[in-house]
Amino acid sequence: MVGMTNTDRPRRCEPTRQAILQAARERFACEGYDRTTIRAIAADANIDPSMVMRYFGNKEQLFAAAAKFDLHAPDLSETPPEERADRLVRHFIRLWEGDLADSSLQILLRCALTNETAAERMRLIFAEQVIPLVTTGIDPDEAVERSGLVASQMLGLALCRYVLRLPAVVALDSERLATWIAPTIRRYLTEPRAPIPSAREIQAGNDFLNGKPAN
Amino acid sequence: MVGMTNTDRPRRCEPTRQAILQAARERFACEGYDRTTIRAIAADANIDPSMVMRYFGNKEQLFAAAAKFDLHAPDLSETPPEERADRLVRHFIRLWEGDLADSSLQILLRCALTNETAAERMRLIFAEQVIPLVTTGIDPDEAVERSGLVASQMLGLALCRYVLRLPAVVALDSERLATWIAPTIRRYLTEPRAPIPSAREIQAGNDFLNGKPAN
DNA sequence: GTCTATAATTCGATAGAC
DNA sequence: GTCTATCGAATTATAGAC
Repeated sequence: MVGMTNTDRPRRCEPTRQAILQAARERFACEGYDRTTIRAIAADANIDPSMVMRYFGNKEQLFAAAAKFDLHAPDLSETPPEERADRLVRHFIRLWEGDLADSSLQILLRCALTNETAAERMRLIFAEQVIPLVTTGIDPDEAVERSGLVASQMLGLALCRYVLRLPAVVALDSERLATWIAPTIRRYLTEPRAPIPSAREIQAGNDFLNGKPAN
Repeated sequence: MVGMTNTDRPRRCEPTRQAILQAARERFACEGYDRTTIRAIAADANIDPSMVMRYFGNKEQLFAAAAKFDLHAPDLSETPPEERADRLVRHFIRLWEGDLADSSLQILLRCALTNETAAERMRLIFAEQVIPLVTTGIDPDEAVERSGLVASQMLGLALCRYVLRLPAVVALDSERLATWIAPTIRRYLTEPRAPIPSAREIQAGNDFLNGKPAN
């Protein structure tokens, strides 16, 4: 065809590429990085293992491609402050088990503990997506501290419910879960910060940590 | 010697055994199960890899021996109810970074995501040590639900601070951390449970999860 | 583009000398 | 009790035929 060159086509091999990616995501999500083999991915995608190498170079690059993640952070600037925590919690649950759910978060969380690429990406997501999201309407100087607290509760929930699958945490229905968690997040977002502890209080805390009885 | 038989001695090989165990603990704690090799453990312990096999049979049994864990759960029955959450949080922080700290918790948390033995042990610890601990002074019917919530915050904190090492969570000193987290735990322990959601509320929750706008 | 064959490592586990 | 030597299996990655 006139004007139809090879460089025009939008990658005819795209379906194969997507099949590999989807198989890789499922494997990485439920088996972690190390136990996932290129052979198994290829078998799932019904292709030859060498094709995976051809498309993605090596296992690490395949993982990097499979672990893309978007929080789909909602814009909270129009949300009344007293509702922000609730929206945040429900948005997060929706990311895991609602219509926005895919295996991306599962991949990151399960692999971040044994793969440095995943851990680094987790920190990047925290810095680029979580902190800006939480910052809406609060003092930027406090945003990092508050974001960290929010992350500790949110990721802990994800860990217990979706990865470790602790029966006690799995048993709660999502509505009840949101009702429990939202006030925690609200406090982390809005509660005035405690004053910087005095030297004496810090000492008392260290003493406790080291098993010394209080006076 | 008279009366001195072979069966009397308390295992002369105990030092070697302990050296292997300590090396294994460090490796499992910071590299996870799969990436830890028996060869590396043996090198750390300055012995031959085959000795590891001789002492512990195989890698899985070595892991089981290295992942023993005791929460050292305090007795809260004498503690006034309003102080229990605070004691719980401080005890937990002490387990990670105080005088009670060792690598046991780090091993469990890092390996539980990719090794079924570790995951199962985590659930066992939750059932045998966390739930009884939290049950002190609260309705046993509610203990499981409340324990799950407590675990979600405690393990989330551990995940972000000690394993993922999110800078925002690492930056907080332990006293300040306890001040932030304790009220959350107190609420999970004592706040009256929400009523069972009505069918309409559950429907509204599901709609939200699936992206339908509220009316 | 796809597949076969295989190189190059690495690891868990075993056998046996000392 | 300790070490040498090695097996057998699995893995990533590459080279090259079709």
